[in-house]
Amino acid sequence: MPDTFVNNPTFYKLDATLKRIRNYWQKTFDANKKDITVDQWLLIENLYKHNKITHNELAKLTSKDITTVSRIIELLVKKELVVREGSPLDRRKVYLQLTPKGSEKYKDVRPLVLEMRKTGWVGLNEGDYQELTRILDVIYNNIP
Amino acid sequence: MPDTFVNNPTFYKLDATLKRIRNYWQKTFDANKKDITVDQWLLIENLYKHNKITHNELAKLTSKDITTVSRIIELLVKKELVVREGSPLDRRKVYLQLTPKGSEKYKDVRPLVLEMRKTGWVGLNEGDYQELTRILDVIYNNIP
DNA sequence: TAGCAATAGTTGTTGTAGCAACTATATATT
DNA sequence: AATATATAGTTGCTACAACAACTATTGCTA
Repeated sequence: MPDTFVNNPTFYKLDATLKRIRNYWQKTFDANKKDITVDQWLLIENLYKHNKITHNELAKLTSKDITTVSRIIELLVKKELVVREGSPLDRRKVYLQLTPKGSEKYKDVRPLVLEMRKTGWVGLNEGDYQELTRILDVIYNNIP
Repeated sequence: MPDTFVNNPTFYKLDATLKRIRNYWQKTFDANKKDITVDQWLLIENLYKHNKITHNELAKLTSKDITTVSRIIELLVKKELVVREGSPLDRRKVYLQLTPKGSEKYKDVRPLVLEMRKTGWVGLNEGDYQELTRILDVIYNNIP
């Protein structure tokens, strides 16, 4: 194990990069008056792609705590972008769905997100993407 | 620009990896009764390496908002790990320093951190480290 | 030098992260 | 069927993130 791994704090770099991206996204949302936060967007994106899922499933998809999902959904319900619907088969479960307004929001915001993703990758190629993915996956799976 | 960059959400992976690391660190701190959070550790680590710096400088070093630093320091002061000392030359400035207890905390926790860093890098080599660093740097600098 | 801009830091507020404790419902065991 | 256990979700609490507004200094400039 080379010294690099011990002395060079990758954590800082990951954290700094993520914060920078998050900040950029939020400022872009704000500048375009999308009235939404980054994490609210992440949930909407997943609800669009997986119609009618539960809090738990959404939590797994987004790597969020179920309590956090529950609270963000609360805000999205207040904004009338999401509806909760209890399952008649299992009365513990609550299915989540975008409202028409929620789907519109998704379509409205998505082009911005695509642009921002492109911005991040300027100067990098397909191989870089795969490298990053590979390394992050290894690290992720190394953690007990 | 290959399609990959638009359709594959790197953000999720970065976020998931970072959360996993943070969680692992926190649980390890707790299991070893270090009575400290991950971000409190990050500040202590930087204060150990850069003696007598201001809130602002510490914020830049850690990619944290100065308000966030101010509040975390408040907690560290309460724990008697850090002292604030006003600058006589520029009365707006406040210098931060680890107390002896703070330095002890650093030395006490550091071995755990080294172990955890190693754990993350199992199965990866020096080249992987440099690749990760390079790619994250490019992304970071791409963000306006 | 008076006035204004810049800098350092704090406080208020909203939102996200995660643990613990709780309710309610479903499933398994006997 | 009665009890125990597991699962889905909410609420309370502490901590971090970031913007806005504020105080208190310092530096700049007309």
